[in-house]
Amino acid sequence: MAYWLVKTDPDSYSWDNLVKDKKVVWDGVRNYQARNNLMKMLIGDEVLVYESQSPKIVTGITTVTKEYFPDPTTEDNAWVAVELKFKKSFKKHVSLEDIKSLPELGNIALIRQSRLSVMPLTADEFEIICSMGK
DNA sequence: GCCAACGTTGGC
DNA sequence: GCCAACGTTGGC
Repeated sequence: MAYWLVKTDPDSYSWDNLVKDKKVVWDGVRNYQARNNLMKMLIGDEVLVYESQSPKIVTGITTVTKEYFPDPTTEDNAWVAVELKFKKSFKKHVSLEDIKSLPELGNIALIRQSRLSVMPLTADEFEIICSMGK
């Protein structure tokens, strides 16, 4: 079981949308590094969702329900999508500030590589963020 | 709204 | 194949 974090721009697709939809095809990724991460996701992996803009927060947890397939939003088969299912909303959203304040999380790509939209987390990093979010 | 960081494109 | 120019992302 692996752990991931994906970023979304709430103007285009927000956590609230996902809570209503229950499932979403995570498409539109146009960055090779991010795509390579999508391709490594396996069914059952847990994926945190982060909203950029303001406020910048991790909102909850999803699980992978479909492994990668061609991105339906483009004919270019270089790009792939996965399907994610709602699992849980955090009682307390975890802000970027909270994450930055913890030395244990100083290495995650969210901080080191702010433009990457799909990134791996270690089990420890995942657990720390979940324990802050409850 | 600005700008730094980064990825991509295209001329050489 | 290098690198300058450009576009985009995302934090502030």
